[in-house]
Amino acid sequence: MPDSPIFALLNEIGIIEQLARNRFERAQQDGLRLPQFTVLNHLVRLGDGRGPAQIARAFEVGKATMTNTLQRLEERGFIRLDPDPMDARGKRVMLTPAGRARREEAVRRITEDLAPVAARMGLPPDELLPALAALRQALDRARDGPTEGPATTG
Amino acid sequence: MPDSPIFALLNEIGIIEQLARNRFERAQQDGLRLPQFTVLNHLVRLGDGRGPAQIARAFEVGKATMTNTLQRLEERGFIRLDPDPMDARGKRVMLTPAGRARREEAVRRITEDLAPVAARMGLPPDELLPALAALRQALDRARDGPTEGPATTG
DNA sequence: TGCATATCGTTCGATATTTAACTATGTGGT
DNA sequence: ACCACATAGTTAAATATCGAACGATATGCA
Repeated sequence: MPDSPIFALLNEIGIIEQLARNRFERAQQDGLRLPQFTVLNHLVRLGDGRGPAQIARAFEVGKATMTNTLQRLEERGFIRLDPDPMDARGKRVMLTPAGRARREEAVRRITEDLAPVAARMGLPPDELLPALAALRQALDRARDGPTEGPATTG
Repeated sequence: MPDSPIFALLNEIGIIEQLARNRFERAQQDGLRLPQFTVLNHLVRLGDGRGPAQIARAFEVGKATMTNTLQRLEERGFIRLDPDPMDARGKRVMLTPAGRARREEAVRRITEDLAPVAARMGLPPDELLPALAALRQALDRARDGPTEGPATTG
């Protein structure tokens, strides 16, 4: 296919990402999108109270992207955006009980949906994960730009 | 509670896809987007003359998405959309010399850009690729619902 | 021949993303 | 205190994606 192994690898990853994204969004019932879920997941796992900019950096997306996603989550009642008492230009992203519950529901649904996929796959993902983490870190370190607190989604 | 391995795996893949996409698009100079390139790459590797619907199926995207991408490529002069003489409702996607040249240029740029990444990565991608292909096929077969069925392929 | 159905490609509206420009506020150097 | 710069968040335009609906054409079946 492509002209180098790393190229082929990223090609495959791109296809898988697309299939997995479609699967996730079809497994939900109310139009909860993957970006919305990943933010919800982040808040549950690492705690709320952070600002949009900090969350944006954690996901390596722009502030504008996070503004958009947070607006969707707020419309759905899954988060609140409180003013930051320490910084008049900042906000604090607070998870609501509904948001926490929706995250649990989403995890339940996608895990159930992925069970047959995991069964069909010959290899245990445990062996793949470290290798992919190495690739991610290689991409991360080789990127030009501010190197501030890269984090996984959860 | 820890995430399921398949969940964690797809999580990692999502992050890598985003980093790789950003890298590709920053490595280009004229705003050539990843979807535009992948179609160009497809046409070079498998030949032109196919219809938009067939290409859309190959990439597992909707027809509307392909209409959009092909319009961008046509505006840039990288493809032509000829009427299909065999089917009055169809079109044939034809690669132009400029499109072929642009694909070669893109491959050159991204390969160059990825060289240090491949060097930083400890593992040879050759070992990862079959495992990822297996995952992709598992997702692919389970696409139309979690139907139980033996994977009769090799 | 005729009609139901399937496919082809397009348009439309919603969500997501990026870069750029903008406002408001905080920080630091002089 | 003041001013230059940095940071927080928003807005706007461009591209990508999806699902749904649409008109046009093909195909299957009676």
